[in-house]
Amino acid sequence: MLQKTLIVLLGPTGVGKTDSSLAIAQTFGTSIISCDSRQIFREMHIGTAAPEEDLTRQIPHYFVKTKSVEEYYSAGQFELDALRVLDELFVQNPIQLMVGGSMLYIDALCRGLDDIPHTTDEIRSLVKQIYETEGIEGLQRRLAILDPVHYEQVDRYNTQRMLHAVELCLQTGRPYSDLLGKRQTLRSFEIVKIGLDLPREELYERINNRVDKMMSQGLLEEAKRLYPQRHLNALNTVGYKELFRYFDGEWSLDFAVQMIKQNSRRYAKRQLTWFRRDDSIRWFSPFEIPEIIEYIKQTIKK
RNA sequence: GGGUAGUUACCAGAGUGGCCAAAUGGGGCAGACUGUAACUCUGCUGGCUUACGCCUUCGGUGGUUCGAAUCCAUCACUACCCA
Repeated sequence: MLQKTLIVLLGPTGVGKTDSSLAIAQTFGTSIISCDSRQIFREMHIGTAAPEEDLTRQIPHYFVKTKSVEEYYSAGQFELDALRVLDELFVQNPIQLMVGGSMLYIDALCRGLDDIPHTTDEIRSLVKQIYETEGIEGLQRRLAILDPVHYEQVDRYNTQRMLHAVELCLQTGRPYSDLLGKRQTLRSFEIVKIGLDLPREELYERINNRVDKMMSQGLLEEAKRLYPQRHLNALNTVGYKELFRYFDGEWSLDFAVQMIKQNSRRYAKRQLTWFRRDDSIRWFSPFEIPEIIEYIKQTIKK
């Protein structure tokens, strides 16, 4: 009997994860658990390079286009949802496959996140108001009192992290840092991480080309449809936010497309930085599918 | 053929005798990141060095000067204008 094992296929955007996933899924007879914070939204197909229907018909995909951009979703939610799905899937097949590049989502599933409560809209808008009236200093002052421990560690000029920390202190009435570091990392399955990467230049070229392809597939129209919802977090996404500025008349279309390419490249870089510190990842070129499959076979524990 | 403006680091572009390895922006590189993370933030970016520091740069060459990216001469190239 094989040990339950989750294969995690990860890598920067545009490296070819989706293309590679088919062969691996077929070899091991698995479905695909997508680990992509944006492909999960059904209104965003072209811009997120979501798997095409001919692929999803062949292989069942989870967490692809299951939510609306209007819905709230998060890494924490993904951890719970994906663990539940995995539990079911492992009954049929001890080998399962997760594919995606959302770093925090991958870590959420593989390592677990601490149990942190939801912040209410009231708290959120309250803290936001502090920020708007008092600036980042206002948040810094609050956090220094509410959670001196966290205050020492956070990047105090990172607005998002400061907002979140203050929100949680107010929400729970406890220091945010009290909630952290409690995660239990035990998983009932083994994890085999496969990283796909290419020489930087090649990767960037693929990203550039893919953006052109998206445009020819109708990204502009897709973005136009979503323009009224631009304020939603789901739409704070490369490929859309740049086109919104074109619609606003701030940028030319050409420039917006250039910026999509650039921001995609930067995103890829950030992904690689994140992945690089994970020693458990075994790296391959996307052209080494047979080698990857061989490696997985050897690594899976009997 | 004549005139004018220009040639600065990967790119754009400031600097017009010492405080200049050279502002600023872009690009790039590196890093951080426990929940709206395709987000958000930070550092570096001539070479060598952990650092002090040392070395080589501002179109080429030759000068002036204690000292030049900055002044002079000359050559080359670029742009525009006149012929």
